[in-house]
Amino acid sequence: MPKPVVSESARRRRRPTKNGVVLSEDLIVRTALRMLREHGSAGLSVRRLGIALGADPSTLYRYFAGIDDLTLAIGDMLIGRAMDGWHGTGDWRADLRELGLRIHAAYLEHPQAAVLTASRISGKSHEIAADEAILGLLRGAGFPGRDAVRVYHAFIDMTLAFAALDAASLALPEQARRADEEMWQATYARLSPATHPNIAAVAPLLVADMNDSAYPAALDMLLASAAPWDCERNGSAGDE
Amino acid sequence: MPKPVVSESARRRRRPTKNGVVLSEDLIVRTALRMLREHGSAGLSVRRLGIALGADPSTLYRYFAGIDDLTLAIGDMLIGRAMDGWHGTGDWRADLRELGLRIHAAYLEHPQAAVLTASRISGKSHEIAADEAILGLLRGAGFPGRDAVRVYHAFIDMTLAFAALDAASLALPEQARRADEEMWQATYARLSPATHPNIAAVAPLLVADMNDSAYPAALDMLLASAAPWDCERNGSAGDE
DNA sequence: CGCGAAACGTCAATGGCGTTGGCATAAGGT
DNA sequence: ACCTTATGCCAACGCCATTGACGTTTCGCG
Repeated sequence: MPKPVVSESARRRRRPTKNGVVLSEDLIVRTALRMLREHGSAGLSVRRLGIALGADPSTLYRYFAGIDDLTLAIGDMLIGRAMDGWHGTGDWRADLRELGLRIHAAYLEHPQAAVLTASRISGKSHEIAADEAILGLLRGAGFPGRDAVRVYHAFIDMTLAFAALDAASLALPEQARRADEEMWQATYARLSPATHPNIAAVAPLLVADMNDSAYPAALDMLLASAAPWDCERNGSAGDE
Repeated sequence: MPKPVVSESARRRRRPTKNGVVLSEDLIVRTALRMLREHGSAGLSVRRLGIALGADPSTLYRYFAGIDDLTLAIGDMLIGRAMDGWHGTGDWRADLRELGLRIHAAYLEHPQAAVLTASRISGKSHEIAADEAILGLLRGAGFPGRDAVRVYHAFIDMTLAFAALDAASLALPEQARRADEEMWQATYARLSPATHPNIAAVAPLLVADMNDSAYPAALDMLLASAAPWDCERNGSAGDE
């Protein structure tokens, strides 16, 4: 292994690149985020990132073991931003709702990055902090451990799953995104009532609704059915 | 445009390749699915697909405008398989549950393909058939149009979102997948009760639960809070 | 203050990728 | 049997991630 990756904290010597830029993990991740926003989710490459930083592409392998490592670091930064400045109010349901919307929003702010990271588990500090906060809310509300874990699992996976799904359509190239948005108008709204009576019956509503995220509605439905008492209501059907 | 793509139905001349293989859209898509399963989601490339088919890579551009086109065709096949042979029973809640689990399962049967396609809207026939069926169940249950659309939207997006999320972890290279699964044991289960009291309190439950899909539980919670009467219960919080 | 080790940026190269334009040929309608 | 043209093949272009060797700068230590 000719290029061992040195952890950020152990890094001591900072040698500027040819162009005078002093590198750091944080600078690299922030630059990657900017490139993703500007050039789309396929626009991030080691070569381009190197150029944007004024450094040789191979230099980045001194900081990250590969592009996958870099991806995880980007994801951790997104979760960190979601949790930044959050405080509970004491109303667990409202707090969970707020937390979910924050995470969802933080990912959608960088859709191209979210696409790459939302379905990864990083195990880094910000992710852990979020999990601790969610479990704290549920256990504080009186959910027994088993049910707290069940609701936590459904909550966090649903939030990340919607973040990934919604980010994916936002991250499409402009042309493809428009095509997708107009699909409801162009295809679904034109189906005959004879062959597709149900779609035809609600076509205008579909056109109006389908281009917004369903996450808030789904989140509310999930929270509405969660209660620290009588959890057995859903308990019998908790696995495949 | 030197290579116009001819639609499958208009295709008339079938000239075998050097190796004697007769190509077709269907054969290409099925071969692509097999390659995805065998070589992982990064293992599908035009070149390899060409080799697997015994044809020159560039030949595929006679059938699909690009790799994106091929991706959409793969997705359509997956939805088709999910709906294949489905019949309603008359119990709308049970039927929706069954339908959701079927779609989820169909995608997870080809995780590497699901990763590429689950967040795309194809607007092709199988997708439309699924949407018609879901809306039919809800309207048949007595949901007024507005609420039918709201529940439909939450249901289908949640199902596809979970399919994409769960497929993503199944599609990771074996080594990375193991690392993710052991993350709960290796990282979360070792956190100190002093700094992370809530995670520590339920750590064994987390280790046991987090490697299964939360989709069935989340689906049940969503269905539990949906009812054709008194939909205003959740209605006030239906958008951001 | 200066020396030596090694951290870190750079260079060059490898093998893969999607995609394209030109070309040869065999298939099908006539 | 012929002619058109659909269709497969070839060669090439410009990307990509990653690696190994190399040179230079930096820092801890004496």
